[in-house]
Amino acid sequence: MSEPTTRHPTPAHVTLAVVLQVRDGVLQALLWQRAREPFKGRWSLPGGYLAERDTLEDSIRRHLAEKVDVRELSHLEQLETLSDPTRSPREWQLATAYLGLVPSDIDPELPGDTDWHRVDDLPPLAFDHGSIVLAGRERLRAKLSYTNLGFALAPDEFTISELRDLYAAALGHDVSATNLQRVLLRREVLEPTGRQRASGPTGGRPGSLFRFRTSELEITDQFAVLRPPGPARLPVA
Amino acid sequence: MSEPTTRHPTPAHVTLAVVLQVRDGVLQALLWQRAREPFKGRWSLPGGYLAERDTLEDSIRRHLAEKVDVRELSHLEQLETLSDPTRSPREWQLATAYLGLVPSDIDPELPGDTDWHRVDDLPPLAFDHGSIVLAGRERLRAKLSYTNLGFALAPDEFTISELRDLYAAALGHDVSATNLQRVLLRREVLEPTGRQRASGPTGGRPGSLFRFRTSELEITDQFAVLRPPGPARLPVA
DNA sequence: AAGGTTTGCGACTATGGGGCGAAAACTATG
DNA sequence: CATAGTTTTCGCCCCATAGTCGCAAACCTT
Repeated sequence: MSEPTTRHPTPAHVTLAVVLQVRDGVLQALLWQRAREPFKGRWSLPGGYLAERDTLEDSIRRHLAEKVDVRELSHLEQLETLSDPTRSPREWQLATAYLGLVPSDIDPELPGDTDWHRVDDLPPLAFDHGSIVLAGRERLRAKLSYTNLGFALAPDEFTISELRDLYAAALGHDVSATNLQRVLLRREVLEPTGRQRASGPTGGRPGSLFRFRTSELEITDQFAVLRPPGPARLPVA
Repeated sequence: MSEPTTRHPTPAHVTLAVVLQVRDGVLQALLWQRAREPFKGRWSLPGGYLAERDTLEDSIRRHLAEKVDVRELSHLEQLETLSDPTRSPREWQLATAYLGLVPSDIDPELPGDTDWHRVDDLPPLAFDHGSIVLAGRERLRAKLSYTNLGFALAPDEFTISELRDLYAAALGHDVSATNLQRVLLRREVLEPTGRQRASGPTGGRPGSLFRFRTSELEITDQFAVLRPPGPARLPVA
């Protein structure tokens, strides 16, 4: 395992990102239209070749920077590494896929070959990118349930109704605002800001504003089902 | 993204596996003692370079076959790909780590340089292998809670007490046999075989034997916390 | 038959989540 | 200024899941 690289054939390595955002109340992915063969003209995930001295995360950040302002990414995590030898028709190429998230209040400037597409209604994608997008969506859905990952989809401040719409778009089904508030408050994921949103155009009671306590990913430990013996997590306080 | 490999420098790529088994009531990992520099003499994870036309999973299976009978692996899944440019002192090397599991009733033949080590009491490991082992253990612990992954730690048939000991060893804390049985039966993960184990050397009531319904990984959907509207999963029947 | 040991299981409790409807807080309109 | 319409908030009740406890059952040995 200590031999120099030259003794072993090495595959090309690219990084790809599934960048998701709730736009117009719908979960959308950032795609880019290929200018060259193979798959010329097809939509595909942003990314590119790994450069020397870059970690995979450096690499995907660098490539994404050509499409969007990377500082607007609220979350980035590795999804999986794909290695089917036939996944690229031209070369032996591995791909490490990342999941990136953008808060819903951001509208990044995009180059002409890049645009958002509804995840529920994707065009045919290049390579195996279609399945990668779905893997990213599944990861998002799962983590919304048992982590505080919602922070990565939401603006700094929001009402419960607004947050409900974000969750509903990402999860793909209706979400009860009552439940959402109770669950996230009990888990101490959300906290009230004390302020209120001015009421909307159709009137109605103005909603209180909340924020996520932290923008670091935290796992709700309640999900360790076969718990260690002892008292529960959050005493009645 | 369509250029031939030669236009881009490519890193060496190795696959590694954290192979875990409950042995002597304790979670242990399969390690191998390096014969050469770097890290000569240190314990490290089994694995090796990726060969052409191999997927990553092919690769790790092939390398593991040199250490154990791969047919005895009850589960194998990708963990993560490590890319710190300094993770290997000699070359630019990426590593894709896998988690492998072996049922507790198996005692594979091992080559002389290979042995089991308690995960709670590991020697210093080569490269970043120490953190990889811990990542593997964390993945196992999480999935034991919300999937049927226990099948990969257990023999074909077992009593609840035996299964409890396996869970306790993997989870690192006591587990209630009553709870374990109720939870896994309700989830329809376990089923009774109808048979019984002869009672042990110290006497006592003989335990009924159970088996896992399937050896395919299944996720308990109960863990989608913000559920879609509608009735619960398993009606009283 | 008696005592020791382990498993099986029912009863009770605690906790977290879902559903529903009434009350509250606003706007717009007359 | 009252009334109607809209949206948010919140309390209440129910249910599903799981953690705890203790006794009964089933087996052994002596």
